[in-house]
Amino acid sequence: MKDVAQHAGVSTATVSRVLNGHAAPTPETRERVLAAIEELGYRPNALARSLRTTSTQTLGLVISDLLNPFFAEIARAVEDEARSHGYCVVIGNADESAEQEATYVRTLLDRRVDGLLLCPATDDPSLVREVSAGGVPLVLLDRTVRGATCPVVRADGSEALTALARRLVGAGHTRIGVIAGPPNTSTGRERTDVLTAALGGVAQVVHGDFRQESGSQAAAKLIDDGATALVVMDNLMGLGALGEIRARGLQIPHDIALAVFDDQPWFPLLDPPITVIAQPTVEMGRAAARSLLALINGQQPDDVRLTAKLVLRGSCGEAEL
Amino acid sequence: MKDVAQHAGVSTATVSRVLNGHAAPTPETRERVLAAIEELGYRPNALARSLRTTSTQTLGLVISDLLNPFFAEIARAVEDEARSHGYCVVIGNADESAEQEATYVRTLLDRRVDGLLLCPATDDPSLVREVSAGGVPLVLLDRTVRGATCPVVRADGSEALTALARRLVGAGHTRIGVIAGPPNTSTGRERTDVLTAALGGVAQVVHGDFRQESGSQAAAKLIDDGATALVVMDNLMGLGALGEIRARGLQIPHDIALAVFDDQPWFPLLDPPITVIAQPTVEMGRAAARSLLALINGQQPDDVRLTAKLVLRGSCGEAEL
DNA sequence: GATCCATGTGTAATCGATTAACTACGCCCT
DNA sequence: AGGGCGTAGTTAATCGATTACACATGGATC
Repeated sequence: MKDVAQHAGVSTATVSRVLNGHAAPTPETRERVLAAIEELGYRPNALARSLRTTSTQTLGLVISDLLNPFFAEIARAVEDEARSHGYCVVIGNADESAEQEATYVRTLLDRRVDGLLLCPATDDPSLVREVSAGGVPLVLLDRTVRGATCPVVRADGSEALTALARRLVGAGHTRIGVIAGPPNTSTGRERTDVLTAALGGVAQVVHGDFRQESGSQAAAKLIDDGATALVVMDNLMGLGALGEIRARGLQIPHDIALAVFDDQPWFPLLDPPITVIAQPTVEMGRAAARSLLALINGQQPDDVRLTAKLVLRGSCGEAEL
Repeated sequence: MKDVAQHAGVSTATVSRVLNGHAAPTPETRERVLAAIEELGYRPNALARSLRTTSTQTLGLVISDLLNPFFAEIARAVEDEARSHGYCVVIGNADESAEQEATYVRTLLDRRVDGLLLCPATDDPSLVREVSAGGVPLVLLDRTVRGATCPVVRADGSEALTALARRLVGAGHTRIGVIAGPPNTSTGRERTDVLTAALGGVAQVVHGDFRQESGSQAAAKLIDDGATALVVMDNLMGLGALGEIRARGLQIPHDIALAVFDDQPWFPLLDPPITVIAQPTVEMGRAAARSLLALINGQQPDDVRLTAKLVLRGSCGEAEL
C-alpha cells in the first residue's frame, strides 16, 4: 500500500480512502491512485484490514458431514445467500463428532468470523454457551440444543410424519421399524417421538448414527425382527437400509415398505420410486444465513420453522391403497 | 494479550513465548501465564498472528460445484489431509463459472491463504498465471489448463474408457452416444477424445455442462438419433440421462446400455446396477493436499496421475456377453 | 485585506500479535 | 573481587491496513 501511495504521489490515507469509496478524494487523485493500483497489481491485505476494522465479512458454518447431500445443499444455499450480501463462508466438517465440532468452532472464532452457523452434533448446550459468552452472533441450523438462547432455523416434519404413520397403519402394517437418529440430537429424538406417538405402539425403534453403515445394520435387525415397513430418519441411513433390502432380495413395497426422511435426486429413479419426507433444504440454508446476517446487524430475528412435506411415490405401496 | 500479561505479571513477549512453545520461559512463569490465560478465557487473535507471521495455516480450495458428490468427496479428503497437518481449508464454490472462480480465487488470495487448490472451470491459463505471478503455491486438481506450470493431480481414465469401448463394440452396438463435458475443460476433452478414438467412428458426441439438466437433454437427443448405448462423462449428467431413460420407459440394458464416469453409492442399488468408471476421489484429494503442502514447504512435488477403474455391474448388458 | 469555512490530504495512533535487540541477574572461574 | 557468560524477561519495531485529528489551500464574506 505504501508503494501505491508513493507511486501515486499521495499518502496511504488517501489510497485507503479511494479503496473504501470515501467521499473525500478528488476525482483526479482517485484516478492517479487507481492507475497506480492497476500498474502495481496491488491487492489489499484482508487480514490487516480485518484486524483494524474487526470485521472479516466472513461467516462460519459448522456442519456434521459434507458428504451428506442434505448438508451439502444447505452449505450451498448458505453460501449463495451470504455471497449476495458480500460475505464469505468458511465451512467446517464436524464428522458427527462433538469434539471435532468444538475444535472447529474455536478455530473459526479465533479467525474472528463475524457470525457462526452451527448444526450441533449433540444437544449439549455447553458449546453454544461458550460462543454466546464470546459475544459472537450464532444461529442454529437443522438441530437445536437444550435451552438454546439463539435463533434456530429448522424444518418441522410432524405433520408429514403423522400423515405417513396414518398411511402405514391404514395399509395394515403392524410391525413398523423405525431407524432413528442418535437420541442425543434434537432431530433424532423429535422425529422419532412424533412418529412413534402417531404409530401408537406398533413401532420398533433402532437408533443409528446418521451414517450409511448404521442404516444397513439397523435395517438388518429390524427385518430380522419381522418388520414389514421401514421408516428411515435420514438419507444416508436410508441408503444403507436400501442396500440391505436389496442384498436380501426383498421387493419394495411387496415384501417391505420404505419411507425416508430427506429427499434425494435419485430416489425417483429407483423401482419403485422412494416415498420421502422432503425438507426445504435450500430455504433452510438461506433463512439461516439471513437470520445470522440480521443478528450481525444488531437485529433480533425470530426462530424460523419451515415445513417438511410428504412425497408419496410408491415405496409404501401407495398404489395398493 | 496485554490483559493476560498484566494478570500474570509478565510482558506480552513472554505470553507469546508460552503460547508458541518457545524454549525461554521458566516452568513457573509458564504456569502463571497459562493460569492467567485460563482465568481470562483468552484466545489469541489469528488475524493478528497471521499478519505478523505471514502464514495463515489455511489452504484455499476452489471447486466447480459442491453439490456434485465427486467434488464433495474430494473436498472432504482435502480437508482431512490438511487438518492432519494443522491446516484449515476454505472452500469456494465456482458453480462451473469462470468468472465466479476468478472472484473466489482473488478473495482467497486477499485473505492470504498459504496455498491454493484449484479445479479449473475452463482450460484458460490466465487465472493460473495470475496466481503464480503472486507467488502463491498452487496445485491443480482433476482438471488442468493449457501450458500449466504447476503440479497437477488427476485420474487417468484412458485404460478404463478403452476397455469400455471394446466391450460396447464387442456387444454389437453401432450407435453409441457420448454425453461429454464442456469442450473447454481438460477432462471434458480428454475423456471424449480417448473414448471416440477407441470406438472408432461409431460414436456420436453431445457436449453437456456437467449438470443434471444437460444430461437429460443430451440423452434425449442421442436416443432420438437412435443410440443403443450411452456413455456419460460425469455423475450429475448421468443422473439426468437416467431420468430421461426412465421417463421414456426404456429398459436398461435391453433397450439401451449405460455407463457413467464417476461412481456413486447409489448406482449399485439401481436395477440393473450401473456400470461405471470409478475415480479414486479420496486419494485424489489427499494427494492434492499433500502436493500443496510440499510446495508450501519449498519442495517440488511431481504431478500425480492416479488410475480410474472400470466397474462392470450390468447396465451395459455384461451378463449377455 | 483579514476572517472564516469547506474541502482535500497528510500525520500518526491503532488493531493484536511476533521477535530482534537489549537489560538485568545470577553463577562460575581465576 | 571482578570479568565473562548464559539465561529469563522486557522494550519496542513491525506486519498492512483504517481513521481521528491536524493542517493547508482557496473561495466567500464583510
